[in-house]
Amino acid sequence: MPELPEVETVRGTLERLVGGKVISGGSVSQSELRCPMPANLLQRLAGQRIQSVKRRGKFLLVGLDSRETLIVHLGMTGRIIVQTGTTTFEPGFYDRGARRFVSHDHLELRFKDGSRLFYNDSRRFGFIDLVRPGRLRFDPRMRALGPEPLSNDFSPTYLAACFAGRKTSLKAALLCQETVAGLGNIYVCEALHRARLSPRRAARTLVGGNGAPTMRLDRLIAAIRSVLQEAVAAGEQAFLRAERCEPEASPGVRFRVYDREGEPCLNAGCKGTIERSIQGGRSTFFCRRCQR
DNA sequence: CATGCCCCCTGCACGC
DNA sequence: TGCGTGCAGGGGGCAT
Repeated sequence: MPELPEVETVRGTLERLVGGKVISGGSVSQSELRCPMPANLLQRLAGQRIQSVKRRGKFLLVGLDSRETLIVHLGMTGRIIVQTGTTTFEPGFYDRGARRFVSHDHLELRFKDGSRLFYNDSRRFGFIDLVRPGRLRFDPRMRALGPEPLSNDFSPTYLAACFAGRKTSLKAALLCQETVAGLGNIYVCEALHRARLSPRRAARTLVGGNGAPTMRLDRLIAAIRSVLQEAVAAGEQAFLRAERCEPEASPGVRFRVYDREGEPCLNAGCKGTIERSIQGGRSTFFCRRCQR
C-alpha cells in the first residue's frame, strides 16, 4: 500500500491521535512478520509515553520517553487503525475497497485514556522493531536511505551526481531507496509521467557532459515534489474529513497514469494512450507518445 | 558493481 | 457456484 504520502498521512494522524499518550498494555497475535517482532515488545512498551511520531522514507519512527524508537514499516498491505472514543480512524489506506480482516491485527496497543491502536497486515511484508536509545542513526535500514524528496538535500546537483554514468533506467533508479527515500511503484510512474520522461530512459542521460544537472533533471525533481505534495495534502484533507465524521468524498488522490492502461493520456495536449509494461518484475504505466 | 528473477504472504478480480 | 491463474503499493537475496 504505502508510499511516502500514505506513510506521511499515517504519521500525522498518529501524532495527533496518540501523541503524548501513555501505553498501558497490548497484545500480539502474530509476531511473525517479515522480521519477527522483538520477543519482549509489549513489556518494553508498557508504561511508555509517545513523545514523537516521525517518518523517514517509508518508515514510521515512533519516539518513546525511554528514548527508544519503535520502527514500523507497512510493507504492501500494512495498515494502522486507531480507535479513540467512538471514532475509528484508518489513515493513508487508499484501497478503500479492501476489507480489513481482524484476524490480521497482529499487534494491538492500548493507551491509558482507552484509545486503541491496531497494526494490521494481511501479507505480513511489513515489520515492527524497537531500537535502543541512540542506535537509530546507526541502524543499517536508516543509513541505506537517500535524501527525503521534499527536502533541500534532494537537489539537482545531488541527483546529477547520483545518475552520472548509470545505465539503469529512470524507473529502477527512482525506486531505489538509496537514490531517494519514499518513492514506490505508483509515485514513480506518476512523477515520470508528469515530467514527460520515459521510464526506460537511462538515468545517465539526464546528466550533462560536465556532470551538471539538465533541464530534464529539474523537471523530474519538480514532478516528484509536486505529485508527492499533492498526495500528502489529499491525505491531510481526508484526515480532517474523518475527524469531522464526514463521509469520504473521494477515495483519495486520482492517479493520472497508474492503473489506467488503455485510457487516454491526461497530459496537456497529448492524444496518446496509457500502456502497461513490466520493468524489474513490476508494472509500469506510461504514455509512449509524450514520455521520452 | 549492476540487473533480472524469485521469494516472502494473502486477497481479489477475472475467465472458464 | 467453484476453481485455477495472475496480479498487487515493498524489499531482500541470489545467480548471472
